[in-house]
Amino acid sequence: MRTLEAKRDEARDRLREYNIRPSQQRVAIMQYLLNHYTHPSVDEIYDNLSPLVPTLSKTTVYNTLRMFADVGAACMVTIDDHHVMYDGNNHPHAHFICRRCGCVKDMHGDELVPEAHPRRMQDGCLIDEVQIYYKGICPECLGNAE
Amino acid sequence: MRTLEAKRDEARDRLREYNIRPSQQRVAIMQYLLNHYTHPSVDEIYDNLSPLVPTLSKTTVYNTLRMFADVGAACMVTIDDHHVMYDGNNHPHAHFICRRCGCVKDMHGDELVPEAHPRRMQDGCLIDEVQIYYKGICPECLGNAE
DNA sequence: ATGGGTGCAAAGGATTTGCAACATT
DNA sequence: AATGTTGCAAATCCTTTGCACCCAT
Repeated sequence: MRTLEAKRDEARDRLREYNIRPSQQRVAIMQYLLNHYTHPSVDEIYDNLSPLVPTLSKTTVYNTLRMFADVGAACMVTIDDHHVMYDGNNHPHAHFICRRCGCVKDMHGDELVPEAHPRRMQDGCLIDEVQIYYKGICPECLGNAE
Repeated sequence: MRTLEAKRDEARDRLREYNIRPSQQRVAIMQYLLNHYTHPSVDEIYDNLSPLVPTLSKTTVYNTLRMFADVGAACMVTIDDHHVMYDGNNHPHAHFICRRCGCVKDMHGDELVPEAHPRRMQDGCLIDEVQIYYKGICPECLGNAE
């Protein structure tokens, strides 16, 4: 997508909000996350950004995304055990993965998210992030059923 | 733990329930899961079972656990992006991981589990498994806070 | 004998680390 | 200069695969 610029200010704001210095690479990566709420993997981000940020290395993408997730600027999604994905959508929401085709989708419907307000105590734990994963068969694969 | 025998019948029953042939290795692995609701990793299971089932290979542990998860006889837990864990507890419940020490705990409280009854439709998807992950700081690490 | 199950070794991938070069203040 | 960032290459580590052997039916 060429509309990388669309969210530049938003990306800078997000970084600022989490006290992350807005280097060229970090802004580009955050922009990508904000432009693509599609749970991209490191490879996908690297492949798409590499032409636009020629010096970008995959190491930086790895390290930057991990750092984003550590500080809460993005979410690490581990619903697919084969590769980690990242989500720039900070608001609690559920993810679905299809056992057949492996696609990952956002799920809607408020009852999906308990009272999923991060930042609360539960069983003595201080919770700051909630992830809800559903597994099953997606509509497309259901259609192609035997 | 030497009480591996404790759950042998339960393990056999669980395998039978999912139409899995009860080979020696499979029963041992399922027994381990039922005796240890501690989200063990492949390594942990292999290390503990290896002395008791001398011929056991790590490959078999990997393949068997994946198969268990595929058919629903056990749950694959991917809350820790570094290694997959398995849970013999089939009932929907939430997991918590501490960002500081990495420990993983079960969370209790029914409001945590939405109406987490697998086997239902949602957004056109057929859902057969629910995983809820919380991230934050565990009580122990809160105690040792700076 | 036949089909499934196992285990070894090798392959494959994903992610992290060490370290020197670079940028920014 | 000093500090924080980046990128390359190498190292790790986890997991899967290929294939021959074994077991039970």
